[in-house]
Amino acid sequence: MDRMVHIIRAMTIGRPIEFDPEKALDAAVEVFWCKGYEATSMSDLLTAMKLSKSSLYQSFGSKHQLFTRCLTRYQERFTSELNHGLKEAKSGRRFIESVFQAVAETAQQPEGEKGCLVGNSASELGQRDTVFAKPVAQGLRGLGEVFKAALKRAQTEGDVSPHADLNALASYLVSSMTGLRTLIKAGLDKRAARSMVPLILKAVG
Amino acid sequence: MDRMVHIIRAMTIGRPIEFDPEKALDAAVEVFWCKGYEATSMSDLLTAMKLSKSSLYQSFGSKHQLFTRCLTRYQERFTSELNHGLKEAKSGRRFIESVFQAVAETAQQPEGEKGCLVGNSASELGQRDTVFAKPVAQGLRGLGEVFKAALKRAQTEGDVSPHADLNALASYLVSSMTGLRTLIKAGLDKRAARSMVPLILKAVG
DNA sequence: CCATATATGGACCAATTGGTCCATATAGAG
DNA sequence: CTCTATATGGACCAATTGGTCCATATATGG
Repeated sequence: MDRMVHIIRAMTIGRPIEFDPEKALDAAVEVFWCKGYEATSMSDLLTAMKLSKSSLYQSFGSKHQLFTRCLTRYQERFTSELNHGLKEAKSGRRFIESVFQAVAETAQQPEGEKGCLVGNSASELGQRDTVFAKPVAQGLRGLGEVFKAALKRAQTEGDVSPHADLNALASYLVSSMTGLRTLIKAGLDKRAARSMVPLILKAVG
Repeated sequence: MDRMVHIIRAMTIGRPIEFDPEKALDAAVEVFWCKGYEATSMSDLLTAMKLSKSSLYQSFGSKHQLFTRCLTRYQERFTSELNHGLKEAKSGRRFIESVFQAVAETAQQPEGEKGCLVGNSASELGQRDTVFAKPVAQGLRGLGEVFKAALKRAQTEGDVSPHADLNALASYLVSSMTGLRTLIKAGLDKRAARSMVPLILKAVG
């Protein structure tokens, strides 16, 4: 039998998968998001993803690989949602404001306790492991790009100076977002969180 | 023998300690700072602190307790250093600026990779464990108080509006610090880090 | 119905985890 | 020198870690 045919057949025949890989991945995202990389055990993942060890290792390779897939999945979801929000927004500036306001509202709520998976991972893993560093950096860059797009739009709408350094501003917003979500994760109260939003926005113009 | 006398004697006689507890604690701080709580094993600590398991458990109780002591020690060092810097500074505003500038300079340097132990812990442990939440919150509060003092001084010096909400501003600066250090930990380049400082300062006035 | 090829459950693994315990070392007080 | 009280080294521990492997289940193509 021809090798190519063999490979194609190999993907179609055999016992079919019994779980939804996307759902399973989402469950894994949730666990890593809540507990962080190190504190999450394979046993935690097995329970949350509701599949057997064999299936997990067969489908996702290792904890390491699963985590990086979770990171990119989280980031894709996150940024696509933001991009959608930007399209719908009345103005670039208003979009940025609303994003931070929405985050501030998560203070003292279950959702707020989780922080941001990308930010959490940046903090936990830093650049210690190059394999992790790449998707983390990519996640931060992705968020920065959304902000940059919003800033560009705000620039055309006259809310941001045409001389502003958009890259610096975008990084600043990513940093502000990371900081705010970290403080909220640590228990910052809602009043304080809300009061920070206008201060953060000052730099935008 | 009287119980009180017994207790007092118990502190003075017996085989004397062979290591410097402060040095050992500093070594532990360093490890937790670099690796985070979960990723640090007792074995890592034993090596870094250069003492036997018995001595470690005898003197510090458990990983848990050791960590909280490290957190408070780190925070005390950190804030006392900052307070000293504030005293020496030409102005409150200049002090704040210099703190952020100094942090920006750690970008792409070994020191920058570590981030901030308090911020790292806030991100890693959140409020999951109440025992950890307290010292973490205390660490963040301590940093906020330093900033608040600087802002108060800046207010008397005319650099900050007398109507400004100093608590909100202080929280904002803590958040900005946390965010900046996290991005630096994730590998932000020095140029970008530097360019963020004036943006952060805009909110101060 | 049989062959093929994958999915799954669960036994199994060495290594490591945080932590305990005991025998021994070693100082000061009397 | 002896007694007391602490320090230390290291054996030991159960539990958990991430990961492998194999026997079995189950679908499709022929």
